[in-house]
Amino acid sequence: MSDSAPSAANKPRVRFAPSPTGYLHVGGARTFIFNWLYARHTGGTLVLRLDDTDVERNTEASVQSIFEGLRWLGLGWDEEYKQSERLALHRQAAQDLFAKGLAYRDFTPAHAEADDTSSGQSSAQGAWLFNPGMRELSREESDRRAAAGEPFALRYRVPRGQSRTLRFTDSVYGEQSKQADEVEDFALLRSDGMPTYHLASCFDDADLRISHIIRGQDHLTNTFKHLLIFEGLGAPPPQFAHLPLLVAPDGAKLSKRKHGPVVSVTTYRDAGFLAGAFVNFLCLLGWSPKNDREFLTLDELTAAFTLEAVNRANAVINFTEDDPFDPKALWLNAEHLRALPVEQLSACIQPFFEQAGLDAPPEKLLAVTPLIRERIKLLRDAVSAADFFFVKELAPYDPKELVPQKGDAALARRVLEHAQQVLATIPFDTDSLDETLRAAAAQLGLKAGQAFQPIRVAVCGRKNAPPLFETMAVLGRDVCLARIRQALESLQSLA
RNA sequence: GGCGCUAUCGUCUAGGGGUUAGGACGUGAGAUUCUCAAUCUUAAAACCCGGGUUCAAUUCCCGGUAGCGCUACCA
Repeated sequence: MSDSAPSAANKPRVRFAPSPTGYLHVGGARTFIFNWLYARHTGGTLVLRLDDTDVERNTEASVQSIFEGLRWLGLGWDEEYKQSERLALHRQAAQDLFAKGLAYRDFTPAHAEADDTSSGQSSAQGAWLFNPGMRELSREESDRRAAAGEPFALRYRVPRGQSRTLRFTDSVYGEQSKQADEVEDFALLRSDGMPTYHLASCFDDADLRISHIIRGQDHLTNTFKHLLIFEGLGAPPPQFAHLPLLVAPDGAKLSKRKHGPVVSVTTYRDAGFLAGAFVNFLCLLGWSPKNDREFLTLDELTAAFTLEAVNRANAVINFTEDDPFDPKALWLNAEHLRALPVEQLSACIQPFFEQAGLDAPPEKLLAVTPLIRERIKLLRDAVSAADFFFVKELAPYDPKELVPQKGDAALARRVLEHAQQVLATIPFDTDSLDETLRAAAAQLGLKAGQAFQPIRVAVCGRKNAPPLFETMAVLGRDVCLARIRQALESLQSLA
């Protein structure tokens, strides 16, 4: 077997392992995307694993929300697992560690002395390392107390007093090391017998033959504990790659509680982000193709992505109370919107009209789409940009809008009356409208801009709208004339 | 407190011992235009501080500071 032959055995296996304690947020989404990109770039496998060992905080709603967010991204994954279904495996692993003497029972009651620094062994005067007496408990006494039904947590017996240094090379952060003496005796099993994240995660990573762990930098220092677990399990540790964190403008780590729905993936979806644009935006946070390109398709991202190009500093998502979306995300979305074929864009917009309660027939929406595609940043913007195409009655507007800057109501009236006349007979296509209305303006001795404003407002119900002739062509003669008639009526009130 | 990580325009970033420190978003100005957009041009805007190494440091090293993370029977 030559080593150039691609075999499944040496292809990377990566995993995304969210815990269902809340909705999928942007940080989690980026971790998922980077894992996906790495898997696709290398021809590897992406595992989705629900790390649901915290029974207290898990909710079914979170599970649904995570899948909802992931499905929207549209990237997919190759294998799927649930830690809660692997409980027996985790307990056995804990038992094995205990049997090997690598773990011990800690009978200290849970939450006993969280803030009492005088109890518990400390390094120098630093952090808590383990509860006194428990590490040294004899096997006999430990067994006796356990048999008597006394609750206990199972802790890893971190090697101490050996001046041992724990080391690993992170694909992003480089050489990492820490003294084993500084690592606390972390829990493997809770007193209710449930495995902790550390144990379940490491066991599953080993068992599922994960080759690369790509996750948030908040786990960087946990990795030393994980190294110990892999060692105890007799499994070679995978390659680690930690990602810089996504933070709020105030520098704080994004939190569902503090920042609310602005960090939820579904918020982006509901506002009308294209999944591809969202992915593109997230990739640019903490990673760069290093060639000044920012607009990238999924294929381009896949081709360009490497862990070496991930940077180390946290990235701020620039949202505010007024605007939940980073301006760059908005810009990128607008770019992706414009890159879409009209048919596709039109189809993407459709649901937003339905949601707004507007009847937008697909053929008509298809005709409208090119008129608004350069005027919207979010899909939902299409509704406010184009609603007047689909309403029967224009929303009431201030008749003063009909009057151009350098003009009066009389001028507006003249323009509209003249338009009414000429529009009655000409063919209603863009070119004819263009020709006719420009001629009309000239005839009235007006500049185009001056002459078109009353018509635009009459027809669209607002000053800012898509190009006039195209708009009128889509609306059709009857609607245009009816709206001009109404405008003339409302002009009365100004006299 | 202890341990760890990080530090380039407002934000995302490129770069790297000698550069006019580059790009993008956003912001200002102008052009174009039937309005608004889009587009084009253009302007303002950054190497955290202090030491060291060096002919030369924003870049390398050390220290400081700041921010973040971990320090749970959360993940």
